[in-house]
Amino acid sequence: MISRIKAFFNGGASGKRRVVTRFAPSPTGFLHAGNYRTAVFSYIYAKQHGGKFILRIEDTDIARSKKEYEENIFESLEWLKLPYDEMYRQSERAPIHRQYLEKLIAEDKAYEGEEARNEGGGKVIRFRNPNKKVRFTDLVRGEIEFDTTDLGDFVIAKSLAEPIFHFAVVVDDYLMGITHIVRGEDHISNTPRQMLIQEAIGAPTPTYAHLPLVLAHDRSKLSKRHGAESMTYYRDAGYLPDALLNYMALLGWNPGTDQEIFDLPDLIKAFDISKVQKGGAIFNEEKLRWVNKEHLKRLPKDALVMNIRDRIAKSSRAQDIGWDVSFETVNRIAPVLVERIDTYGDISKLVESQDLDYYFQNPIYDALSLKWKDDKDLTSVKKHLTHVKDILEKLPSAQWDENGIKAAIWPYAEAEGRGQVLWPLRFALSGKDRSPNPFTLAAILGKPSTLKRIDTALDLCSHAGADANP
RNA sequence: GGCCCUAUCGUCUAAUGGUUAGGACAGGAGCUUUUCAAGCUCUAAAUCGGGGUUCGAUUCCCCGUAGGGUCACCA
Repeated sequence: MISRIKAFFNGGASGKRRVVTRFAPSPTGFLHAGNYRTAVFSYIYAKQHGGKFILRIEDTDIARSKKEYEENIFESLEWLKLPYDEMYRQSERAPIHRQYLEKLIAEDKAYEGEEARNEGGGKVIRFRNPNKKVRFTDLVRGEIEFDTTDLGDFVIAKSLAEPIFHFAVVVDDYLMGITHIVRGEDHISNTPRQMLIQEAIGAPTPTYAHLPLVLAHDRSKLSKRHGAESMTYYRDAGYLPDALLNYMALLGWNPGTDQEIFDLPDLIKAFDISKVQKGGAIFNEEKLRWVNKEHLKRLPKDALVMNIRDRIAKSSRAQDIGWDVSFETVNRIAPVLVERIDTYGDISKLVESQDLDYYFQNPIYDALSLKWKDDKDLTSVKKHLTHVKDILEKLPSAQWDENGIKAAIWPYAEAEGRGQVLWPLRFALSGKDRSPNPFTLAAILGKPSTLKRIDTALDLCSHAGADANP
């Protein structure tokens, strides 16, 4: 029976074995950057060797495993575009584990211990430790040796039906034909006892690659309880999956060149597990933001516009006021927006701080804000706006773009003082102390709106002038 | 505490016996057609300590020190 199962999973006994890696998270918490980085390296290693990548949900601890966490793992991997070739749920494999358990007991390599440590628990199954030295060559760390004597006869199952981690992992890795185990450094001290079990069930020892840990700011291990956000958090914060992939690949590895921006095919080509760092690395969101912006800049325009449009349209401000967030409008403002954001989440911030209002509605402001620096009154504002309006009215529609508008106004602004002319114009269009330049704004707004906003400013000036008697 | 792992700017890292110890993010200064943003230029910032080996150590060895991981009927 056991050999039949084995043959099925291995595809028979052939010489060269195809590389098979696995990602084996336990559904006891959401998927975070530490888990994800392991998955990425494991996936890339498999794919660059033409191999297979398996997802195995390690849910043998029924008390702590939660369906919602399992969902979170699937959801995250899907968003991150990390496809697995096969998926298993460890809890569903208990009958298989039982056979190996029985076999070990029959061979006296394991035994039912009489004493239970916790109250209420029955007998447990312990491994008969041969007490020897084990050695393995880790792909990132080199030779590692352990003396297993201090492990004692460790527990491998609570009962025949309930194997625990070490045992289930070894049996599953064996049956699934895992050739390379890429996992976190926190598993390094689990390796010797798993190697002992491998030997007992007649399984070959796979090649190990223990990755350095992803660290929180205090240099301790990143975990769901300490310093880590879920990967879905980054999705909701408006990060690009490709940026996460890129950034995480750079945490603990580098190509040895100055290249920092990669896509998946690049990584599969360039990645070299032997160049993986040995020390842990702190997860730095600032750098992630930068990587994200670089990816944002490389995005196809339509995809970018669509995503930005969604962000704006679903904001409460856009909905409350009833902005018309059309593809055409967003298409025009996307270039200026992308310069001002690192993530799509920043769009939401811009909306909330009302820095996008002027693209969708007429600005409201105080007339005196139109004044440039220490101008005494609005006389020069009126003069310049009137003149600029005149220039723009005469500008043919065909030339109504950023360069055309600038070319038309620039000589006048040069002659009269740039700030004197440009500040009132920009303010008339945006109603904000800070905004893109007036040429860009006018181009985005279009001729009718631009002229209308200048008229409004001029009106405001007249009224303010009347009120402003000393 | 036992066992194991690690150690270059604040952070991510390059340089494996010979470099002015390089790059990136973040920081500072400046430039660029009004503000903001972007961009560009410049700048500050590191080999944990002590012994060896060597003509010469970031690099090799040893000892410290520091940090981390792990020591479950969790994974």
